[in-house]
Amino acid sequence: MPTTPPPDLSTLPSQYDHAAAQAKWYPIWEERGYFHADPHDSIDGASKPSYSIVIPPPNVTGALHLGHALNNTLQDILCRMKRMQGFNVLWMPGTDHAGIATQAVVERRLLEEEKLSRHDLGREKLVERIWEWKEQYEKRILGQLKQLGASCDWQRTRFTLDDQCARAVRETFFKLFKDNKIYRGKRLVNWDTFLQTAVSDDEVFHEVKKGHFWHFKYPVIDPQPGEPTHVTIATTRPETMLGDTAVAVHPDPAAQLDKVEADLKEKLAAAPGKEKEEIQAQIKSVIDRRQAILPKLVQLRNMAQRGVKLKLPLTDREIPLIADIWAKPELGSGCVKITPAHDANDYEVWQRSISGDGPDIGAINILNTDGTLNDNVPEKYRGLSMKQARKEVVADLANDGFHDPETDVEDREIDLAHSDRSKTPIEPFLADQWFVKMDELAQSAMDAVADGRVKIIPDRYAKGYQDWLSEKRDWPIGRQLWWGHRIPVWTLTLHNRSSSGEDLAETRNAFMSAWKGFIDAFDIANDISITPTDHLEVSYYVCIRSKQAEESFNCLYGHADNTALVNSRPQSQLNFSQSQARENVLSLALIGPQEEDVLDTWFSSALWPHSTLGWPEKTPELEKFYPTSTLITSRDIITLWVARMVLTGLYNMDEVPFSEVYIHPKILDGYGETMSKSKGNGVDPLDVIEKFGADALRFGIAYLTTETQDVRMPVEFECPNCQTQIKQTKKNRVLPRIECDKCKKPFSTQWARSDDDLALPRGAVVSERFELGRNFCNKLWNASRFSLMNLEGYEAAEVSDDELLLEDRWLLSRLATVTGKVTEALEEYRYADAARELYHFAWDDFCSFYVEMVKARFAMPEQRAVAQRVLAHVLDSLLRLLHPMIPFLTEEVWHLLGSVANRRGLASPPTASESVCTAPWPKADAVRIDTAIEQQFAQFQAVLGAVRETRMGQNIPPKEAVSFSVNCDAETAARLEPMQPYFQSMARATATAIGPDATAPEQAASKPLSGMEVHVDISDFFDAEAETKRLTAERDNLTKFTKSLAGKLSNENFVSRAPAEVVQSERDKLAAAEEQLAAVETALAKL
RNA sequence: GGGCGAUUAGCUCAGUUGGCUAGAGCGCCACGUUUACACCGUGGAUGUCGGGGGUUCGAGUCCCUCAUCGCCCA
Repeated sequence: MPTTPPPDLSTLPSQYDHAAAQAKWYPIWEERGYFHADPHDSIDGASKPSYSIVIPPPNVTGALHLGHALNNTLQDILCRMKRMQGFNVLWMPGTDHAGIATQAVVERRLLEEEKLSRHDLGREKLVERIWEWKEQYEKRILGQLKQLGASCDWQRTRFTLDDQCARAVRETFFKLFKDNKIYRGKRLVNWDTFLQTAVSDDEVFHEVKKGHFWHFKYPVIDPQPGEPTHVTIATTRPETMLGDTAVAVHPDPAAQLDKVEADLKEKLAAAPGKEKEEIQAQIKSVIDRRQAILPKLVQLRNMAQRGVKLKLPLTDREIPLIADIWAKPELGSGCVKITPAHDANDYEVWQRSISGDGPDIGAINILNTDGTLNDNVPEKYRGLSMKQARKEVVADLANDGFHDPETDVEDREIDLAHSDRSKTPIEPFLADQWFVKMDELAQSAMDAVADGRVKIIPDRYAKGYQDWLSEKRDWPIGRQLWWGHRIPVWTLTLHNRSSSGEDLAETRNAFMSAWKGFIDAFDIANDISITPTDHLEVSYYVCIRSKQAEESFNCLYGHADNTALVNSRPQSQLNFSQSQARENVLSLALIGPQEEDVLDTWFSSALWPHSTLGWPEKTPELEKFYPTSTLITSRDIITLWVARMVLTGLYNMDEVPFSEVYIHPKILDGYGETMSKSKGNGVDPLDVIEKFGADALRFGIAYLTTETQDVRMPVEFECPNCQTQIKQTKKNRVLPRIECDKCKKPFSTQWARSDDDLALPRGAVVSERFELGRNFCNKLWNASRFSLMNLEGYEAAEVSDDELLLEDRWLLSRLATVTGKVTEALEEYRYADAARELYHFAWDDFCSFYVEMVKARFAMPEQRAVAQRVLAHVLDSLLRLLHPMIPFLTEEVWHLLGSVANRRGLASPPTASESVCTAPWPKADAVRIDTAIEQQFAQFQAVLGAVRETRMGQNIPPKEAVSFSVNCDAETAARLEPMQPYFQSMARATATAIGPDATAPEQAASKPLSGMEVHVDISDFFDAEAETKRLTAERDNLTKFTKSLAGKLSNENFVSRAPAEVVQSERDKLAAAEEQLAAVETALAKL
C-alpha cells in the first residue's frame, strides 16, 4: 500500500509540517480520483446512495476571503464525512460571472490604467477583457479552494456563463417567455449613472449625507379672487423640478391632521419621559397648523378639484394641481411637487392619477443614461450633470423671484441611495425593463418551505424567506450590461404602419401566416415563440430557444446579394420553400436587432443546482444527484439566491433543488464589522494557511461555527521582519504602510501604491484565533509521533475483552460516546459541538490520560502488546473522525501509521484502506459505552488530581517523590490498586496504603473527596502556613455550600414540589459535603 | 418604522427539555524541559450571566420591559 518507503519514525519533526503535508497529499487525492463522482458508482453490485452539494459559486470578481473559507470548509467537512459513510458524493464546484460586479471592476481598471471607457473599447473587446479577468481569477479561486483542501469534483467545474449554463439559461428564458411569465414594462429603477445600468434594490446601500431643503413658489394660473397666487413646495433635489408633472395637496387635510394628532397622542402616552417633550411639541405644531394653514390647504384642495393649473417655472409647461394622499398637511407647506420619473413615491402618485378621477399627470424622464439632463428640459440645462443643474436651477429660480436664497434654504440630513457596485449615488429612473412574473413562482417556493420539502436551518431564517416571497414582486431581470447572458429576444415590426384598422388586421393575418410558413419551412416551430409587444400588434417580440434556431432566424437579416451574416446560414443553402418562406416574412415585416441587455446574474445562478448537472439534457448526473442534499450558504443571499433556486428548480424540474439549507454564521472583525477588502479588515485565507496551515484554519472555523452567533475575529498585522503581531485598529487598517511596534521597521499593506511602499515587505493580516487550531494539530501530531515510536514490534491480533484494563475500557467507552456525538452533531450542522467534542477527547482523554498511562505499560513486556493494539485502534478511529476537519494531518499520520500497523482494530483487525479519505466512517460501538467504568476512572482521576494539587500547594519540587494513602471502601481500593504505576509516572507518587484501614501519615496534607480521603505525606516538605491557608479556604467554601444546600432542603416547598430525584441528589450532595467539611475541620485541628 | 439576532471571566465563545458551587480556549500568576509535544506539562486566580420586573420549590435558561450593538426589510 504505501507508495513511499517506510519513514524513519524516530526523525519525525516535533512540529507538524503543514506546508509539506498539503503539497504532498492534495495532488495524490486528485490523481486517484477520490473526489470524482460517477453516477453509476456501486458497491457490491448495489448502487450507492447519493449525497450532493452544489457550491455557492464564488464571484470571479476577486479572490476568496475568510467568509468563503468558512463556507467551503463546512461543505467539505460534510462531503468528506459522507464519502467515508459510503455515499456516492458529488460536490459540484464552479464560479459565478457576477455581471455588474465583474464588469464594474474591469471597467474601473480600464479607466484608471488606460483612460478608456467601455464605449471606447466596444462590446466585443470589453467582453474579451472581462473573459481574461475571469480566467485569471477563476484560476486563483480554484487554487485557493484546493489549498483549503476542498474535495470538489474538479472535472465537473462549471461557470455560470459557460456553454452548458448558457443552454439552461436560454431554455428557461424561452420556457418562461412561452408561458407568458416574462414581460416588458416601464418601471422606476435604481439607475447607476456610472455603470449606466439598473441595479436591484439589493445592490443599493443607503448613506445619510448632509444636504439642503429648498423652498420654491410655483405661480397659479388664473387664480380667482381670494385664492393664493402661488403654491409653495419644498425639495431636497431642486433640479428634478424640471421633470415635475404636478403639485399635490392632500384630498382631506383636516382629517389627516386629526389623524396625525391622534397618533401622536397615542405615542405620547406610551413614550418614556425623555421623549415626551418632543412629542408634545409636535402635537402643538399640528394644532397650530390647524389655525395657520388648514384653511389654505382646503382652498387649494378645492382648486385642485376644479382643475386649476400651475405654471412650472423655468419651463413653458403648465402642470395640474392635484389632490393626492402623498401630500402631508403636517409638514412644510402641505404641498408637494410630483416628479414621477425620478421618485418612487411620486411614481405611485402618477399610477394613482391614471386610475383616479383626476387627470393622468404623466411622467417626464429628464435624464440621459449617463446622468446628464436630456432633451426634455429647456435647452440651457441640457447636458448638465445633476449637480451642475442643481446650482443653475436654484440660481435661476432666485433670479425669477420664485426662491429667496436668504430665507428659503434649510440644512437637512438626507438619506441617499448609493450603488453598491460603483459607490456612486443612485438616480431613480424610468426605464423599460424585462420582468418575470412572480405570483405563481413565488407561491411554489413558499409552499416548498411551508410544507417541509425544503428545510431551512436554523429555522428562524425561514421567516425572512417567506416574508420576501410573499410580496411576490416581479423580478426585473434585465441589466444594461455587456457581460452576461444576452436576452434571446428580437423585435420584429410590420411594414405598413399607417394603414387603417381593417388593413392592419389583414396585414397581421398575412404576417402570421407567413410566419407560420417560415418556422415550418425551417422546422423551428418548437424553438421560437412570438408575442405582440402591445395591444396594437404591429410589432412583436421573438424569443428563440436555441443557437440552431437562431441561425435560421438570422437568415431574415440576409440580403438579396446572398451575403451571409454571422451565425446565419448562407442563403445558398436554403431550399426553395425556405427561400420562399423567408421572402414572405420579409415582405411584411422588418427584423430588428437582438435585445442589447443581458440577464441578471441571479437568473443564471438560480438554475445552478440543475444546470450544472446537465439540464435540460436528461443526464445520468441529473438523475442521480438531483435534488441535491444540502445547500450551505450565508444569510445575505437567502432571498436573492436560495429562494430563486427553489422556484426555478420547481419550475424546470418539478422538484425542489435541495432538501436542506444550512445558513452559517458570518465572520466579523474585532469591532463587529463585516470583513471586506474595501475596509482593509479582510483576512486572506492563504495568509492564514501559510502561517497556521489549512488544517488549523479549518479546525478553527469548525470550532467557531456555532448556531446562533456570528464569529468575531480580532485581526492582527504580522510584522514580516520580526513576526510581532500588531493589533489592527480602524485607524491603521487603512494605511499603506505601518511601522512595527517592536522592531520599528516599516512594512506594507494591501493599500500600498507608491513605489516606496510597494518595495517594503508585505505584512500579512491574520488572527490569533487560529492558534487554537494550530496548537491542536500540533498536539495531535505529537501524540501520533509518540504512538508511532512506541509501536515498534507491533503485531496485529484480536484483543479480547478480558485483556482490556480499566483505562482501555474507559477510553473505548469514551471513544464510542464521542463517535456517536460527533456523527450526530455533524449531521445536524453543529460543527462547533463536533469540533469541541473531538478537541476534548483527543487532548484531555487521549493525550493527557491514555497516552500518559500507556507509557508505563510499554515498560512492562507482558502489557505492551495489548497496549499497542488499543493505542493503534484508537488513534486510527481518531484520525478518521478528525479527517473531515483536518484532512492533511490525518492523511499524513494515516500513512505513517500504516507503515507500522497496517492491520489494526480490536476484532479481527482489517487492513487499513489506502487513504483515510476512503476509510469507513467509525461506528459508535454502543456495547463499549459503560458509565460504571467511566465513574470508576473518574475516581482515579480525582485521586491523581488531589495528589498533584497537594504537591503544588505544598511547593514540593517536581523531582521529589512523595507517598500518600487513600482512605476508601474496599471496592474502590480494588480499583485503585492496579493504578499504582500511573500514580508513579503521572505524579511521582507512591500509595503506601489504600483501603478502609488506611491511615493518614503523621504530617499529612489531607484532601477529602467524594467517598474517599487522600492523605499526602508531607513530613519532608511541611509548610504549615500553606496548609492552613488551603484548608481554611476549603472550609469556608464547604461551609457556604452546605449552608445553601441545607437551606434548600429545609424549604418545605422544595422538598414537596421538586421531583424526588432532584431532592435526593441535593441530599446526597449535602451528605458528601458535610463529610468533607468534617474531614477538613479534623485536618485543620491537627495542625 | 417593522423583523431577526446578540449582550455570560481581560478577550473570543460554550452552556441541551428550567435542577449550576456557571464552563472552554486564549491571556494572566506560580512551578516545571525525566525525550511525544514549550504550538508543552502541572496547579492557581478571575464572573451581581447587560439593567429592572415577573412566573416557579428553583431562572444564565421561560415571560414582560428598558438599554446597547449587529444584520435584514421599508
